[in-house]
Amino acid sequence: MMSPSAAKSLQDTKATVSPSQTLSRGIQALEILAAAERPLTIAELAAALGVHRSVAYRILRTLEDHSLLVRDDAGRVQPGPGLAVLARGVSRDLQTAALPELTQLANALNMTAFVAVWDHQDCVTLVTVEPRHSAATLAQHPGTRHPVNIGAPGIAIQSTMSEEEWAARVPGLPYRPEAVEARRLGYAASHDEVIAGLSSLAAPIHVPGGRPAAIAVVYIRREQDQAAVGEALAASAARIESQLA
Amino acid sequence: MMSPSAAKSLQDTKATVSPSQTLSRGIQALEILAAAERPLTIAELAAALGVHRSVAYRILRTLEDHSLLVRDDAGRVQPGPGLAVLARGVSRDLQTAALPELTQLANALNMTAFVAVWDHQDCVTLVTVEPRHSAATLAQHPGTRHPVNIGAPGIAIQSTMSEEEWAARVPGLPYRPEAVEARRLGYAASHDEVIAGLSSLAAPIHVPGGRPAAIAVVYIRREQDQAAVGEALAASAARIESQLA
DNA sequence: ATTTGTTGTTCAAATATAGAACAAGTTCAA
DNA sequence: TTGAACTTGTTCTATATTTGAACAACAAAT
Repeated sequence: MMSPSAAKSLQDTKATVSPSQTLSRGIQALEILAAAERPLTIAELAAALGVHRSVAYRILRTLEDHSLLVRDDAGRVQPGPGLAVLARGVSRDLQTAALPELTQLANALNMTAFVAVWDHQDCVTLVTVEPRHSAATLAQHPGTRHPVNIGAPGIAIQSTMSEEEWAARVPGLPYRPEAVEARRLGYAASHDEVIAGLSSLAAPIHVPGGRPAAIAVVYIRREQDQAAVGEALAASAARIESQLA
Repeated sequence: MMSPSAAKSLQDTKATVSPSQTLSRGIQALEILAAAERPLTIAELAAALGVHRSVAYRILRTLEDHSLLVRDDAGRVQPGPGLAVLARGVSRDLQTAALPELTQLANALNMTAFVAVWDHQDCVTLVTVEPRHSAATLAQHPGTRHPVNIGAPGIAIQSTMSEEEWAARVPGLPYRPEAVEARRLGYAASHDEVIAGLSSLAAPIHVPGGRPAAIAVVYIRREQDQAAVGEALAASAARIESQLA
């Protein structure tokens, strides 16, 4: 099969070990498709996966059976609606508790409001609400992921952990002094970090039994009363937490 | 392990044949988790899957590696943020083209606006926009799925197909006469079908090379000018289609 | 017409997986 | 405390699943 040493070096190379190969490849296929900007042919996907075409073909068929993947008229594959169904279950309690708060914040402040959750080294946007008259270019789409140590939501999440806890749970990313300030204030602020020209404010949400999250707003940089908005976010976060308990 | 006849009868029992067993089981695990109202223990999930615990354990580890699943402090499993990332790629072009139209419709009409796509025998809601002052109870959440022959979006999708095509592609569900009317008008209407007390209007979106979709609004039943709203939906659908081409 | 690119199917060899058996940690109740 | 009944997590070998080559068929370029 493969010598132990060769297997080990391969393990070192790959980001994650793959306990079950077929499942891991299937998920990889979905990740590749989600990242791709256009539908892919089976051959392209097989190449991206690094597997034989017949293997990719079998995997795709299985994914297609579950609607996680659909094929267009030309036979090319792209992510399917089954993924939306699965995603519906992600932190459902948090989503439902946060939605009213998000709509209220978005319309009261005329800013895009969203909830992001901590995921390993990243921060993933879960649900967003656009203000009434939005250019829609600010849109922080659900499913967006970026490093957890940048942006106000990331700092807010960081502020829920001590420096030691952070070092242990998020190895590799430095502890930011802004997190200390955020813990004191109850909210975090950032400018031009994730997207140039945009500022964000966020308050942490402590999820009982789960990973911390954050409720945030994003807006075009301008001088204004950060404290008032930050406190509104913290109040929303508190209301959400009370619903989760 | 299993006699051929027993294997065959099992296959007959299961809804879909499973070309690759491990992958299929992994997806089934995600489906079970998404449908579950609460976090599940590994033993519960193994029972639901009908597999040995050690098998479930290995599958879960793989899913966890990809953030498709997270575990709470008690070790119970629930859907993870990676699913949101994957779902981001579902009909991305349609989502981005539809979002501005949805926000405009929602606020102009003060109704919840959403886009749904056709998936086999079902209709899956992809993206929704709530009006400004919404009770949020009307919320047609993304990821909701219901049979494709009920509700205005379903009828609108049905109206894009001839009766023969419908019979061939959606076996088992009857062809509704309302679809003919919808094709003539350019939009479909329904009352008390999916949810009692709620009405919906929808216009079909023809996706080039892909499966048809629909843009729709949902509102509490009342007398009003259906035609005006329906034509607004049809106009939105036309603008979305022009962007997709 | 030929080349190059697809998709889809079959098959034997070889691998990854299944499930039992085990160790060890909980949370109960007695 | 002790025990019972739950858990989770690990290791192991027979075996069933998967692998990847080879093939057939088709479409679109050259």
